[in-house]
Amino acid sequence: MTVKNVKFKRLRDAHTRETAEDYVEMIQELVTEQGEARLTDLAHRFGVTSVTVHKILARLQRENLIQSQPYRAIFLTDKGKKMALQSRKRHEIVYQFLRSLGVSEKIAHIDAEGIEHHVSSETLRLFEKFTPHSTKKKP
Amino acid sequence: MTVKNVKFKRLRDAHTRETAEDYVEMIQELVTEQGEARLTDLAHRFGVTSVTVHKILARLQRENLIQSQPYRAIFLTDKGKKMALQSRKRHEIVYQFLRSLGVSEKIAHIDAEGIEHHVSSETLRLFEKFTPHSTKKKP
DNA sequence: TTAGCATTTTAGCCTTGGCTAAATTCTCGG
DNA sequence: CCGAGAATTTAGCCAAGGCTAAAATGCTAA
Repeated sequence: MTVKNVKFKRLRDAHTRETAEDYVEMIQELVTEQGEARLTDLAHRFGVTSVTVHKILARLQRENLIQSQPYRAIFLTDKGKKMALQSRKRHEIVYQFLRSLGVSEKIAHIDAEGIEHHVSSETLRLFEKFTPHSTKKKP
Repeated sequence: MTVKNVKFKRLRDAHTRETAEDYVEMIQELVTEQGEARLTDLAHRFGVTSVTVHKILARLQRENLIQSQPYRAIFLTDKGKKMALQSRKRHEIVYQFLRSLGVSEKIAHIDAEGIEHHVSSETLRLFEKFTPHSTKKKP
């Protein structure tokens, strides 16, 4: 590998960034829903063991995205909140765009989760542009 | 984790399947371009070391996707060719769809690579449906 | 209050996909 | 034909994200 490939180095971190985004998004969701996010809730939602969640949370804390005391609930730091907000926005844009194409709710949810980490801001803007947004909420 | 979560087990393999798809796609491309795919070419294209490629190729061979003799070029098995074809198709559909939205060539290439592994067949069909295909090739 | 269940943490294992260093094999020009 | 440089392979390291088993802690109902 020559110096030219420094730009590719980021690719390696892509997966861990996705994990971080998924987790902060879910933590925010849980905090909104139930006031706090517990490790066990995360394990259930992601379908992995609590041990796996524990290790990922250790990394997120190391990266200053979450904050928590031993045996206590998990909360987002400001940095974590910022990431969660951006993530949720992207997710929502992708989801609504897919829905507007006619993708079913269930599949749109699944695909949006997969796609959201891989759309550039250019593409995202175009997704938004081509999503007819209803001015009314459903009754 | 209860029995209920067996269905989630597949998610864990998602990343390795993506890698496999990227590699068979690239190998097919190289074979088309130059008659054979060499380990070094793959390393250059993916921006990783030859050692990394070597390990990934060992796995792909274990999974019967590629076939090669030591120190020799790499070729796809029938199974590998099938996967490469499907991958390329999906890639092309996503790419053309993004282009039709107005995404620039460069970004469409990057985003298509990220997105292609995460679109269901339902979404893919709708991408196709909403891509106006030109009946003429460029002159 | 405390016993027992639930939750969290720790220890230790695995695979994937990164890396460097070094050994091996191939290939081509002289 | 052979030696040097290129390509490939092997050995050994690391982090991430999976797992089970078991220990530590928290919490609640009797």
